[in-house]
Amino acid sequence: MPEGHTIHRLAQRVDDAFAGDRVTSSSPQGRFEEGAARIDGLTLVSADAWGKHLLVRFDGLAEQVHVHLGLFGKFRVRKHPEGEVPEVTGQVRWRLVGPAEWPTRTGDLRGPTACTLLLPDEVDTLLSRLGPDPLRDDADPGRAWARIHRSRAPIATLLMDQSVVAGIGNVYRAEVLFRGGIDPFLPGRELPEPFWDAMWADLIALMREGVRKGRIDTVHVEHGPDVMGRAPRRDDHGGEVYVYRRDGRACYVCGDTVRKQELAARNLFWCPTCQRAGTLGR
DNA sequence: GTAGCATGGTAAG
DNA sequence: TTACCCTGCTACG
Repeated sequence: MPEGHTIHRLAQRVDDAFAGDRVTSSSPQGRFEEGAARIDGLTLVSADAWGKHLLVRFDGLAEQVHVHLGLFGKFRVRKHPEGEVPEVTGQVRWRLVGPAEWPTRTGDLRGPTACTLLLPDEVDTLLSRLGPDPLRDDADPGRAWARIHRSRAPIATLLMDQSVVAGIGNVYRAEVLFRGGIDPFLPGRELPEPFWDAMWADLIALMREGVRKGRIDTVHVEHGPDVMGRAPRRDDHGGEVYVYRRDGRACYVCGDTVRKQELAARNLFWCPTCQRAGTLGR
């Protein structure tokens, strides 16, 4: 389930499990053999998340490991009884094993889009392509606003563009637009700035909750004070999202049918009644 | 069993 | 815009 919250949670887990420890590093599947071998025996310094990208540093190595999970990737960090390391099952691109003392930790990376070593300038290039990440304290939402403010592209397209905002995926996009009552097709340049400010604040709240819980639940996250002036009612339907993949079913708030449409090769979900351009600023 | 789809992104055309 | 890469789940037969 890799949107930004997954990667931030993962960075924390990798940090907790391995930071400061000498690790064994291998590529059982073979496609990261050379890189894994260079890391083998080094001390893991830290793991950091930038949007959907994970960067891992090792002591004495200029390069950082760059991991991107893509749509299917998984990075499982586990604890085992002292000295016990489970056999590799299936395709594991990169395996990390911590010291033998209890509990022995392992990390298994499967199916990533990217797992490579990046030189410092390559890391700079990667990070320079990313917009502000709502989960990072150093993020500047003004950078995203500058892009949105002068774009004719639909706000729904802009939110998925990692160079505008880093870390948002299809679920958070649909949900934050719903919670803001914003028509997904509204051109970025027509979005009033206070709405962007409120949307950014809501993204921080939603994604922090995602990191805490390890899953996306947008229904049970409190709206900020007067978020865009039209916070939807909380519902007691037990659902965890308002519109994502709920097409054809009744909107929890107004009862209208949730819709789905392909936009830039991704499915977009929204409620045509709760999210109308004409209701902006209501 | 297996087709189809998915919370992502890139490269080619 | 399309093809493609990666895995795992569901729906359907």
